[in-house]
Amino acid sequence: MRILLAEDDEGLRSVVERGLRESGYVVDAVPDGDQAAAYLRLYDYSAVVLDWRMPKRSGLEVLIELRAGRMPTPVLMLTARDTTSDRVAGLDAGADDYLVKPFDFPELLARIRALLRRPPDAQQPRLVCGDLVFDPTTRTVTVGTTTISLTTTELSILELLLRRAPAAVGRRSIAVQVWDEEADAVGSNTIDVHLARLRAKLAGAQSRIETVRGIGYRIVAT
Amino acid sequence: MRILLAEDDEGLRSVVERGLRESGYVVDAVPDGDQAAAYLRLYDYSAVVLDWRMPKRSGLEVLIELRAGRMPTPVLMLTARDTTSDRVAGLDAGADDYLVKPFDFPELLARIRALLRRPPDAQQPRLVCGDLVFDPTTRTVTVGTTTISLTTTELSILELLLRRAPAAVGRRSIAVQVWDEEADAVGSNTIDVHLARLRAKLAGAQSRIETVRGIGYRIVAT
DNA sequence: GCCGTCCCGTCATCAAACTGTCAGGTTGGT
DNA sequence: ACCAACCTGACAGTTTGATGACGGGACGGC
Repeated sequence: MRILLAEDDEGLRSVVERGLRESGYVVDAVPDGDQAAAYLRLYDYSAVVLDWRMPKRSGLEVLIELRAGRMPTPVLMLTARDTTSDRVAGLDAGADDYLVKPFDFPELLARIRALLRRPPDAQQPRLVCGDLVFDPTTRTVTVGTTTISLTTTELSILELLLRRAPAAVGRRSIAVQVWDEEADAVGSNTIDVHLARLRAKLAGAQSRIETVRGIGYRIVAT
Repeated sequence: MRILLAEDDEGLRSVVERGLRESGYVVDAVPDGDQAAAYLRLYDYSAVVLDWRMPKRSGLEVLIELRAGRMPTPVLMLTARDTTSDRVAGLDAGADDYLVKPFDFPELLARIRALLRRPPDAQQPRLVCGDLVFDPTTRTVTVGTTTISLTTTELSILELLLRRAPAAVGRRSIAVQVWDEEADAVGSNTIDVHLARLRAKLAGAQSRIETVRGIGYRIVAT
């Protein structure tokens, strides 16, 4: 169990570092964001504790870079102020938990244990199928490096397919999810048309929307 | 992405409902626990936001009932007071997250997005015979690594054979399973033909459909 | 307010898949 | 050898899905 601790306040850092060591973890402690990023590129950590405010690079920047590299490593953010906008930004960037200073060390320890307990795939925030990536936080779809622009309806259908994958999704389910109340009034082939448009836009991707005759659709990697 | 919102305070409910809608979710908003339970039985939600205190049935009761039905739908509880005994009860009952009132709407949004990021951990049993595997959730049949595409009728028959295996299944049973009401009107050799087609598609598998002369069919591993 | 653009739902048409029936061959029991 | 049960390839009707085109409505820029 190797843990990276990034915290600029030297006093706090040494206290936490010693505490974690005594709890049996291997700890790398760094004082700023640049070093944190450097260590993250170098080693594979079981968990990361990131201070929000740090010299050179903020914890948030480090976190975003980490997630951009598709690393699912659990991240615990430390924040000085407890404003909701901070929390939101942190959670959206892919933080798994946050702790407001000042905190009791036992609580930090408990939260780290909680993060390490979580199943590994519970931390993957993106929906992936082949080289097709859907990021729920930004609601964008990328194939490889290129971003694809989808309409609201298309996005809604694609998201449903991805969440249910690899199961087939019934036309009825699609209607209910996308058109809500008016699900019954959906024209006979409206869904077909949207699926055709989606397929056209996803033409270059290494994933395909299969038709399950009489049932609905399913998305699969190719 | 369809979300159920159960909250008795009308002001809060409408605010949250509108906010969620603007974020692109399809929202069903209900004012009490009974209606929440009713909607949960009716629709398949991506996430549920449950107020703790509600008329007729508390959020906790709704949650317990939901989990009793083995539904893995992520649940976010709203609680008025932040007492640890409340938290424990809620989390024990299977809530995935909780939020203490009063809260800022952006934070609620962020937490819902976090919940939706989690992969559903539902795991249904699969039917196996030899190297032939039928997965009911995806409606797919695989032999070894290759996937076989079956029509609805074929799948229906195969499923019946697998469920009854290693017993033989009468023609009458097959007729009832596949054609239900019109079971009597099934032509004399319609079933034969479908079995022939099934056998053809299952040719490479290490399982075989045997004929029990005068009775029906049985599937066995070879 | 006017215009262009984008998006959506419907229609008509086309293509493909699925199903039931039949005819003729095969098998197995007696 | 005979008969009933069963197998299988072919075929045509029907259902289901795919796709290009069209018109209306929403939205934003001017």
